[in-house]
Amino acid sequence: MAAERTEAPTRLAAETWESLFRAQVAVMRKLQAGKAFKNVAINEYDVLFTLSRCPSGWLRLNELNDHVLLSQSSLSRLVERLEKRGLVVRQPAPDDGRGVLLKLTDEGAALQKEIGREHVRDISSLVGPALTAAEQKELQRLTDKLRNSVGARPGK
Amino acid sequence: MAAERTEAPTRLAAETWESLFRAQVAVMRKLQAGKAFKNVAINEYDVLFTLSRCPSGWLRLNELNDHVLLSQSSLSRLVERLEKRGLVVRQPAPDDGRGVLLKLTDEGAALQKEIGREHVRDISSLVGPALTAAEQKELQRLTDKLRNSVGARPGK
DNA sequence: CTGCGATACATGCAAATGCATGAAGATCAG
DNA sequence: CTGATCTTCATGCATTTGCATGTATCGCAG
Repeated sequence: MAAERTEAPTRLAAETWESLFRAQVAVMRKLQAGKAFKNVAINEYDVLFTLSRCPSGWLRLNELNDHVLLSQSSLSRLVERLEKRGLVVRQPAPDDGRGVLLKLTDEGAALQKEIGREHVRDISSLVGPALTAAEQKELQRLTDKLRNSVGARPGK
Repeated sequence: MAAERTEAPTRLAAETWESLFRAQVAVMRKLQAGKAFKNVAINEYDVLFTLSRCPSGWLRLNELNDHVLLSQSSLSRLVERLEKRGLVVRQPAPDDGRGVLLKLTDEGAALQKEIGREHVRDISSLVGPALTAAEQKELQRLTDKLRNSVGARPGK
């Protein structure tokens, strides 16, 4: 019947998301327990990591916000804390008086590298044994595709 | 050189996790904005949902905790709030004096269904257009495999 | 049975988060 | 140029979260 043709895809999408979400929870739970995040919260590391990947070194606060699962106000205060700890520096954006640019300090970059190494080891020990190299590549392709599609969408 | 043979798999695992995590963030960001979560936080819904899937209806608090990305104390208080709102009921576990069993009330079950419908629609509109049915199935298979492997692991 | 360590859940308290709002700059129609 | 509106970031305040700890129960060695 007609209902089936519209129900089934919906159900499949929901189950797919459920699986993706649970896998993320399971992995994240293990990662958070690792000693890599003893002194730096996961969201804080995420900011340091994102800054470390930024070619120019400087990144707008609002661009950072797209990347991280945090409200704008929470990110504002998170960055404030990182600045107090001497891990990042703020600078008014030259071309936009409202904007704020962020950059890692040397200390922040060093800390990111150190935690990053530990973090990558933990990830590898979780993901490596779970999936073959080919499966990992395929998983990467699919999640990239999903993210691009969702990100590109106008959003509500 | 030898280094490459050990570096490459580590790098692949890290990139795979990165992609998975970012996709989760991107989708979650959209879902949270949906009106489905105007009155019930995502973690609260997750608890209601998990209870709704439980065959016996009753679930131990500690089992619930494995499923959700929350500390034990936070879950304890979250459940306390749900109970105050009349969405769940607590009961001492019959076979273990320390344990607490949880069950949805009729009102809780009804609310879960209502939010769930909305939620599933949102998911479908995000995931559906992003991946073909075959890709969704494959993504589901890979994330299930990852979760099973990670969950089965003794943990640190 | 007794005592010791482990497990399950609750609670005090400090820290982090989100919502609503505010302030300041940008953008644009007229 | 001017005023209305939007964007960007910061801040007050209530809620939520996590860590450390407390209490009660369980399981087990002796």
